Amino acid sequence: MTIGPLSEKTGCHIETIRYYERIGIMPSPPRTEGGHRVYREEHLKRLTFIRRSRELGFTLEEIRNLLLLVDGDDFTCDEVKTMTLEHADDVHRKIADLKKLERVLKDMVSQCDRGDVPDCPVIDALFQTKAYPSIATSP
Amino acid sequence: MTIGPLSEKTGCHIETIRYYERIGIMPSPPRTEGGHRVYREEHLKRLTFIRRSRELGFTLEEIRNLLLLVDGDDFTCDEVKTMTLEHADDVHRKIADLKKLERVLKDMVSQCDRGDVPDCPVIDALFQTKAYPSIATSP
DNA sequence: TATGAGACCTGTAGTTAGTACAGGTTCAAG
DNA sequence: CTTGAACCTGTACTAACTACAGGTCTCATA
Repeated sequence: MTIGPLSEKTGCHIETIRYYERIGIMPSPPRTEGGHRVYREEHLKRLTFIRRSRELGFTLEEIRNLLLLVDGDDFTCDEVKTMTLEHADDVHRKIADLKKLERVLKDMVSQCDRGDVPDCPVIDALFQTKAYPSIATSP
Repeated sequence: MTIGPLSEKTGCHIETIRYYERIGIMPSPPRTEGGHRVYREEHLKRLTFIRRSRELGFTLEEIRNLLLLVDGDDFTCDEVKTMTLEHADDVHRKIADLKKLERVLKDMVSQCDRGDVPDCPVIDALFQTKAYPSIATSP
């Protein structure tokens, strides 16, 4: 299987696959005489794993660690569980932050029902230093 | 006021202020003989606006547009309202996505209560292509 | 066997919103 | 006048890719 089919099967862009190889989370596959990459089932499995983990919001660094565990195949379920729980906590915090944010935005908007008056409560609010409790914007 | 005090008052790193100047969302302030930047009240207001908008998750591009409206001072409340609502929608979608994510992560974890068995349901799940409905991970 | 389209290759630069230096200059207090 | 803090410019780095440019390989068809 060349890189094109692998890309199709995983939904991962060709450039991204090459990128993953460059940063070392995908192994360098064997090549044809002419230098084209040739992949096998194991590559498909690994890329699926990476892709799926990315979808679940794991960083490449976290995935690198997960793969170390998998590759070492002496990992314990506990280690993986811990990582996943930490990640779930992150997600939880992010949700909380975004909810606060949504609240503030909606509050601001709810103040402006004056049509096309040039005096805008949203803009006014943005010029205020501390109109609302400060919000930690997660990356 | 030099850049240090401005930084303290706004909570914006010095480097970030210079960065904002470089990309043109803060104006180049006058300088001392020796080249140090000298700011006035108007700069403080503008930077506060930028900072506050960032906290609310507006991108610099969106802030650039907000500032165009403010600078033109012929903006209508409606334009601002529209932008803010669009942004609020974004935030809303992001929350929905993250909630799905959290659910999947928790589900995965809930399957693994087997202590330190090397066979891990989380890892298994990650190797599955479509174990769960696909999730749009927002940036 | 020749050919040509399409798939592939490498390498570099750009994206966002900053942060982190190195190495040099200026300012202000004593 | 000295000295240490604050400031300056310029460059490189971060994450996780994406988007080329310019060249090469493959393989089905004529």
